[in-house]
Order: sequence, then structure tokens, then C-alpha cells
Amino acid sequence: MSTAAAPAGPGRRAVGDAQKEARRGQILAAAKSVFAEAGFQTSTMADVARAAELSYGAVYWYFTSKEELFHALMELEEEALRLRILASLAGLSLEEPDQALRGAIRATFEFFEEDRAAVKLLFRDSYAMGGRFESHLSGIYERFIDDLAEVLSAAQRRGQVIAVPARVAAFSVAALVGQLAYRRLTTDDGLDAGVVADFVVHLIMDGLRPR
Amino acid sequence: MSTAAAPAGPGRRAVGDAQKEARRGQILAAAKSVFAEAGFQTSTMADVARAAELSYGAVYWYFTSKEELFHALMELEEEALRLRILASLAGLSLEEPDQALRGAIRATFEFFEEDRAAVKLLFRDSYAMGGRFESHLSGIYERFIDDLAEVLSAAQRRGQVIAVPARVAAFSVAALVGQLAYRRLTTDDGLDAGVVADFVVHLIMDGLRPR
Amino acid sequence: MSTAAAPAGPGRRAVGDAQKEARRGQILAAAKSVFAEAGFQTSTMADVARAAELSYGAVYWYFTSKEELFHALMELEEEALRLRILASLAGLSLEEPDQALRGAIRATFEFFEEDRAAVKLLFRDSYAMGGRFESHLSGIYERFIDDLAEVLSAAQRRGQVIAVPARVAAFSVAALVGQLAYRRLTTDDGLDAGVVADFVVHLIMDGLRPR
Amino acid sequence: MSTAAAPAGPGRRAVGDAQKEARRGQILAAAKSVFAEAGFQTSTMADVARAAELSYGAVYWYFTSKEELFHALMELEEEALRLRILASLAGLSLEEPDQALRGAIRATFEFFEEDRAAVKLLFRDSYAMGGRFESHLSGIYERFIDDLAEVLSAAQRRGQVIAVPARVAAFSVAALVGQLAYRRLTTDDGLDAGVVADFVVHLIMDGLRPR
DNA sequence: AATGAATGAGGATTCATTCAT
DNA sequence: AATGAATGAATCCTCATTCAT
Repeated sequence: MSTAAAPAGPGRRAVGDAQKEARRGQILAAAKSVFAEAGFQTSTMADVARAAELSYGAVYWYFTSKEELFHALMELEEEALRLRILASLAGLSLEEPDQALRGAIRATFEFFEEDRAAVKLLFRDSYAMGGRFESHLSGIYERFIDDLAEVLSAAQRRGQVIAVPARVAAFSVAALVGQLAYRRLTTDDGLDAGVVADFVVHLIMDGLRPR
Repeated sequence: MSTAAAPAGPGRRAVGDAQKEARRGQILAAAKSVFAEAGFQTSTMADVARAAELSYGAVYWYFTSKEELFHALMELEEEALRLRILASLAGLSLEEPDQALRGAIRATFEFFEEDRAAVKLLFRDSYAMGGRFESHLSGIYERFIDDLAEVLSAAQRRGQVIAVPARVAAFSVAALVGQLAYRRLTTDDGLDAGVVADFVVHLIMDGLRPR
Repeated sequence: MSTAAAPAGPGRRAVGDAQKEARRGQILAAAKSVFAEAGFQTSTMADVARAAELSYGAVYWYFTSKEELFHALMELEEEALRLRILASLAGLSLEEPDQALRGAIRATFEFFEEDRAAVKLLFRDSYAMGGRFESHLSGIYERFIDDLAEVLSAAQRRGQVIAVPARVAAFSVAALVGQLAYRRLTTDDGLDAGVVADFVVHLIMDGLRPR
Repeated sequence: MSTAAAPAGPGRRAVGDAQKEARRGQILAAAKSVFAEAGFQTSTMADVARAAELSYGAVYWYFTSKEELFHALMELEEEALRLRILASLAGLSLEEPDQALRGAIRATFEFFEEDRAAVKLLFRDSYAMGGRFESHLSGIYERFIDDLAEVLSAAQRRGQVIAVPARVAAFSVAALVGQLAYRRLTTDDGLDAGVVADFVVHLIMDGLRPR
């Protein structure tokens, strides 16, 4: 009751903050599943609230608008994907472009394979609404491209890769991976994810013509 | 329903049908520009009517719903793209996969280069909603894939192309072209459309590794 | 059915416009009664629609927002009051300030007496919402003040009225009339409107001290 | 409830009550500034809490509702104004209506001049809603009117003032002062507050016609 | 006493679609 | 055929108030 009785200080705060974070996470998870299921535009805040098992207005305590919620969600996805890719590249040397490429592509495929909602969010919802959200998709692409372009440039300098615009080549890889991952959601080509990843690597490096 | 089937005086009827067709075209053109500009979801039927310089409800005389309008529009785009690609393949023999591939890719790029609205429609709006419209995109892809897969299969039998799942390879080409065309709308990589088309062909056939 | 059968031209148009005007009037009347009854803020667009015997959204065909509706309504009231006052001043000479003053004040009182809703709108709702609507009230005041100030200035030049700031004196008259009219809505001082009007004139001209 | 009535140890309790009073004052001050700034309807309890540097729900510990808060605030303002006026009348005799009137009017003007927020509260927010809060404004008026009517009645008996309904005359004075004070918030007529006060007195007593 | 999270009714506005003319 | 007025369901967001801690 009295102020003194409260276990004040950082302890209390930390709990509050942790709970706040937990709630945010809860809402974000709900939003992810709802948006992935029905699409951003079609989904309503009521749907999200229901999925989060919270009341209607509670969501607004954590996010000021539907759009902000979406942005926050996408940032999370971006970050998660990025971390995954970076981790896969961690031990690799720029001197082995094959390996680096293979690592990045496989990591991306694995990420998408494990998290189909992320694929929908990134490759379907990011496009919606007159491009207002494309920044997220291009954000992901650009980072991926930055990383890959570096790998490719190094390889070009060493003569391991032919002279083509590195960024366009990098974008091509990103696009290929993204689109193939997305395709897997609706079309079954009867291929294992790993096989597809390897196919991409081979296609990129050696093309379809026999050597 | 068809012009020939009209029982009435051909003169009158023909004019009516022609006018009807003209109106439909007028509305479709308006819809294309409006949807491409602002996106399907964001655009309203009022926007379309205004762009078509028709009254609010007139659109419903020709299309029963917003979705039907979109579908009709997409079918038109699909058909136009398909015709373009088929034309480019007309003189080519299946025995020269390089040529066929190059022809198809160039034709696609040219089509998209001339009609940026089509790109937006196909690669943004088709994605935009919970799969309801993806059929068009996949429709295009599938047809493109069918054609390409045939080319590739023939080439494989002849040993000109390595043994990979033809449909996946074909999809990769389609995806690559589509994504690169879409990227050109927002990002300037400083490359001519023809150069990008050739880059795709080279990438597909020979990969990035020097031969 | 055929275009020729329509009694085209100005006739049709005029009817449409007249109807449109009628509907606007219908809605404005409904809004007036609703706002006067419950206040602008408390009233909902649904209330207005219901009072106008129209559907919810129909109101938006004629007015783009609740605020615009209110503004339109106030402009009407302003104009009506102004016309009434001007009419009362029509035959009067500036050389007879007593008469002019009396005429203006009586006309104002009569207007308010006949239209109690107007009083509520002007002296209660105009104030609401952080002054966003005060312009209407001050608009009325300013015009009234302009007219009165002219009368007073002329009288001052002729020595019929003492030297005081004409605009402040004019505002005083306007304020007095407005507040007394508003008071009549809630408090019964047992006085006839005409008596109050004359009281105001006397107070303004001769004060409370016996002559 | 009152400090004296507290049964507990006076030290502790007194502190508690004093703190409670202090908190109430803190909130009332915040509410006054917030409401005066943005209007009662537009302001939120969150705004008030923020201005009071208290938590969101703490306000409800001291006031059961937004309306109660407003009422409490208005009562404070009423009381403050009343005290000011009574003080100004303290030494005056009813036999000198000029002096009494002048004193009351000047006191009122000074009060409003020093506290512009009070003017907004009384003359804007009191009006703002369907009569729910007008009681405060009329409360102030009625008390002012009571006092003035007494002065005027006495003067009438003594023949110093003509025979008019005392309450209406008194209301007129109150309205005039209030409206002129409010006008000063938005319109600069270039007049000192004292001059305006004297103008009101002169207008009321001697009118505009030269004597 | 105080915090701030949670609730949920309420309200303005939009827009696809229908319909009388 | 065409018009444009009318409908009303749907949705985002606000905010007074309550409540667990």
C-alpha cells in the first residue's frame, strides 16, 4: 500500500517492460498470422485483436494504427531474414563465391521454408496499396543485394565471375529465390527445398548449357 | 451474344455491338490506368468511371462487379502478352533453344517496356490480395512456362541443356523477367532494356562463371 | 427507352437541380433541428440522416463532412438574419439613429423569436470545438457591427450620439440583443419580446439614469 | 471530510488531506489550462492527466468523471469571480448605485483580464453542449444579477434609476461585461480594459445620447 | 494512492452496388 | 443505355472509464 512497500526500482520496471514487450510480440504474432492468411487489406484490426485474444482497442495501446502495426511486423521479418543470411555467411570467405552464394541462398530458402507466413507477407502484402509498403520488400532486396554484390564484385576481381553489373546479378538471385519460395506456397513442383536451392545456385553459376 | 448471332437488322445491331465493345474498351482502358496508378484495392469504381468519362453506375452496365472488371482487364493483358511472345517465337525452331529463349525474353521485356501499366497490374495487383487474383499471374506464368518448358525439354533431349526440371527452369526465367521488369519501374540500374534481356539470356544459359 | 424519347435539355436539368436543392434543404432543415436540439458535438450524422428521412450515407452525397454540413447551415442562418436586418433598415434614414437602431434591434429580436433553433445554433454551437466555428458568430457580429457602426458614426457627426468608439458601441448592442435572445430560451423574465427590444433601445440611447 | 473532522492522528491525516487537496488543485489547474486551450469536448482526460503530470487513471481517484471535473472547475471559477465582485462592493453603499455598478463592473473586468482561461471556460465551454453545463454560466449570471438587482432596486426606489425590470437590466450588465471580455480575447479594438469598463458603466447609466 | 493496461461502445466516413428515372 | 442518387454494411480509430497490481 505504501510507497515503501513496492519493490520499486529497476525490478518493477523491468517486469513492466518485459510484459509490454510480450504483449507487443503477442500482437505481432497474431497480426502475422492474420495478415498472412487473409492479406493486409482484407484483414481488420478486429481480426488481429481476436487472434491476439485482446480487446479491440488494446491493440492501439501498442500500435498507433494498422499501418504502423504492419510496418513493425515487416521490420521484424526483415531483420529475422537478414540475421539468418548473415549467420549463414559468417564462416565463409569472400574468396569462395560458390560457397557464399550457396550459403546465402540456402539460408534464405530455409527461412522461407520454415516460415511460410513470412513469404506471404513479404511477397504478397508488401506490394499492396499503391506501393506504400514496397519499401519493406525493396529494403530486404537492397540489403541482400548489398551483401551479394560484394561477394560478386570480389569474385569478379578474381576472375571467378564474369563481368556483369553486380547489383543486377545480385537482384536476380534475390528475385529468383523469392519467387521460387513464393511459388512453393501454391504450386507443388515435387521438389525438395534443398534441391531448388541448389538448382538456383547451379543456374546462377553455370547456367543451363552443359559445360 | 456474338456479333454474328444477332438476329436483328445487321446494320443497327452491328453498330450497337461495336459501340458496346467501344464502351467496354473505354472502361477497361480507364480501369487499367487507374488501377496501375493507385492499385486495385485503393482505387474506387468512381475513379474508374471518372477516368472513363462515364457516369458512376454506367460501369455496371458492362461489368457486374469491380472484380469482374479486374478479371476482364487482366485477361486482356494476359492475352496481349501471350500474343506478343508467340509472335516472337513464330519463326524459330525448337532446335535452337538459345534463339527461342532469347526471342521470348526479349519480346516479354519489350512488351513490359512499352506498357508499364501492365507490369504494375501483373506484378503488383495480382499479388495484392489473398490469392483471389493470383490466378492471373500464375496463368501467365503457367502459359509462359508451358511454352518454355517445351523448348527446354526439346533442348534437353538433344543435350543442349542440362537435365533439370524443365518447369522449374521455365518458371525461373519467367520470374526473372517479371521481377527485373518490375524493378525497372522504381529503380534505375542504368541499364538499357535490351541489355537486361540479354543479361537474362546469358545468365540462364551460361551462368556467371566464366567458360 | 431511346435517347430521343427523353425530354432532354434544360428542362431535365432544371428538375434535377431543383431536386438537388430540395434535398439539400431537407438535410439542412433536419440538421438544424437536430443540432439545435442536442448540440453539434452530441448529434451524430445518423441522427441527421434519420431526421431527414434519408439513409446514412445519402447525407454524404450532399455534404462532404459533418463540419461542412454545419458550416453550410450556419451560412444560411447568417444570411437569413442579415437579410432580415437589412430589410428592416431599408426605409430608414441615417439621420434618425433612434429609428435605425430600433429597427435593427427589433428585426433581430423578431428573427430570433421566430426561430429559436437559430439562436441555439448561433449562440451555443458556434462556440463549440475550440473556436473552430466561432467565425460564424463573429461573422454575424461583424456585419451587424459594420452596419450599426455606420449609423452611429453618422449620428456622432451630427452630435446625436456621444463620442465613443463606434465599433465597441455597436458590438455592445449586438451582444446585448444576442444574449437577451438566448436568455429567453431558458429563463422566463415574463417580458414580451417587443418590450425587451425596446428596453435595449432605451438602455442604449438613454441609459438607466432618469433624464 | 474536512480537515478538522479527521479522527486519526492529526499529523498524518492533515498531511494526507493537504496532499489530497494539493493533488486536486494540481488536476484542476491542469484541466483549466487544457479545457481553456482546446475546449471541453475536444480535450481528453489523457490530456488533462498529462498536463497534471499524473498518470492516466489517477484523475479518477479525485474526480469520478470528466463532467464532474468540469463542474468542480467551474464552481471554483464561479466562486473566485463572486468573491472578487463582493470584495469590490464591500465598502460601497447601496445609496450610490453609480459607484456600486462601477465597482462591480471593474472588478469583473479585472478578473477576466487577469485570467483569460476563465473567460474561455465561462463563455465558451459553458455554452458548448446541449445545456448540460449552462447552469454554471447562468449560475454566475444569476448571482451577479441578484446582487445587481438589489442595487438597482434600491436606486429605483430612490429615483436614481428609471423603472425597468431590475433583473433584465442586471442581466444586461452581466451579459455586456461577459461578451466584451470574451471579445477581447480574439479582437483588438485598441482599448484598455479600464476604458471598456468605464464605457460599460457610462452606457448603462447615461446611454449614448448626449445629456 | 497511483499506475497504466485493457475494454468496448460509439461515430465519422467510404464505397461497392442497386435502382428509379 | 445511361445517369446519378440512394443505400447501408464495413472499418478504422478515439476515448471515457474500469481494473488488476
